[in-house]
Amino acid sequence: MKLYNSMTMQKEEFVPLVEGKVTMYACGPTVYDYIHIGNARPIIVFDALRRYFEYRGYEVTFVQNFTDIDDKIIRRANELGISSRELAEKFIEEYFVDAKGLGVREATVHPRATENIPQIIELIQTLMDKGLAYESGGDVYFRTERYDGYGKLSHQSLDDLLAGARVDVNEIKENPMNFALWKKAKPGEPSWPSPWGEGRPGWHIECSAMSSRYLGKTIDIHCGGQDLTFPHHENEIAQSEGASGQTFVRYWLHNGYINVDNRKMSKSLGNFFTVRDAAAAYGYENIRMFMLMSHYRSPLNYSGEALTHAKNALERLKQARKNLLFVKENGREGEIDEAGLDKKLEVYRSRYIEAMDDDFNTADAISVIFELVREANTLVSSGTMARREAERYLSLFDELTGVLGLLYAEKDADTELAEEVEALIAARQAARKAKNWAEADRIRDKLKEMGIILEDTPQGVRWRRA
RNA sequence: GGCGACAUAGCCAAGUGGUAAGGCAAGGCUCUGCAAAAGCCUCAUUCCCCAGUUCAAAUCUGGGUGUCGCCUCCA
Repeated sequence: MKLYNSMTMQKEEFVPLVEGKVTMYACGPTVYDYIHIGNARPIIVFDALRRYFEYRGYEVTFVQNFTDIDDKIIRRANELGISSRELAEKFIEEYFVDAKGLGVREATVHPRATENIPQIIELIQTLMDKGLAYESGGDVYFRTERYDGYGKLSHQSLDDLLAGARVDVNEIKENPMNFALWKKAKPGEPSWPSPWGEGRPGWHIECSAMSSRYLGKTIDIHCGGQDLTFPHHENEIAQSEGASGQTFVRYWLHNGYINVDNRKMSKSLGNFFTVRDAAAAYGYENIRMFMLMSHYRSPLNYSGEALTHAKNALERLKQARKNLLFVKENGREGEIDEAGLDKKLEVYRSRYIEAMDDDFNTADAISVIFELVREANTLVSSGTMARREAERYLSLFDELTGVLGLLYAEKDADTELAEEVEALIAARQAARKAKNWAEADRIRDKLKEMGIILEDTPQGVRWRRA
């Protein structure tokens, strides 16, 4: 399995630190608002990557944090007249609503910055002891010029970074590129006691502290959006490696942006759409399909049209699954050539794995699923497919779509309507038998108004939601 | 100024040396009481442009053009 490592800027064979196990850390959201579509990309993509590792037999420990204390949270909480903690709690809950909707499994651990203050303070102290950090007026800063690997992830020298720096000149900092590890509390702000006085952690230090606490000093994979490469991930490396003297992360994975009209979707540009709103308009599972239909490192343009395409594509998969399910239950009895079918299905499986092994190419993998679907549909429509055959195709279909977490919203409460629908279908069948086409069509239209579409097949009448 | 990414059909999107996957949309046909679903057929002699390497290039090299991103909080 090959993965593109942002550190080396090339695809590398993935070899975990401990055989059979994978440790992954993903930078999670700052919980001051609903997540937007741009935030959803890494959440979906790396959830799918985690599932794929498990599919390939790895035991995965996946950590995703919540940044539950920072400037934006404090400001927002003040605007709303509630505490930072209340605000964070609310949006952590809302995060899980969206994540669940998107078919994203909970991480092994979801640590929060505010629950790791002792670990953060200890790490800062270690950096101070090593001369890599200094206290100044109640703040603590990291000395970037004392860590000679600074810039290795973003492939920039400290001088180059300085030359382009747009950071405000800060009297307190020894060097403009230095960044805060600990921020002195202003009046009324939430704070924690520390050797440097009351304050709160800077943003970058929490990930270093939590990654180390839950996954160890060296982890296999650290992932996140491309915009975190600098400064966030660069700073994490400086903190973690500066403190431990060991490699922090073995594979850095960064997903591409979601664009709107070819511009990066971001809060500052104001061109963002929340997952909540997009889901209301297009459905959660179609958002997931949309994300996985392209390669995770490519930029991806968000539009209603694109979401509709994804919805239609997913609809084809859903329909194919129903077709197979129907044949599995209603098809002809009889023996099939199991060995021959094994061989045929194995070709699809191996092509799928080959695509996924090549830097997690979900777009290519999905195209393999569509080819499987075409073959299955052809057999279904020929009317010769045996129950056992349908069962085998269905099993592989579920296996391959399951790895990507597609089609998860399928089994909803169709049963509520079922009785009423079945009764109307029976009435329509009677009308059809009597060749009372007007009445038959009237019932069909009535069902259509209820959002039910009928399909007359040689094996009987089937219905589905529109 | 430094660093980086991308450019493939009407749209989306794979493909990194061997003669253009897949999806959406569109048109035709088959099946059907009518539909729906499904299948079949059609839909890029060509991959931003120019030059080069090669038996062979969308893929490699050089040079252009265009778009975007990071260097400030951002997934």
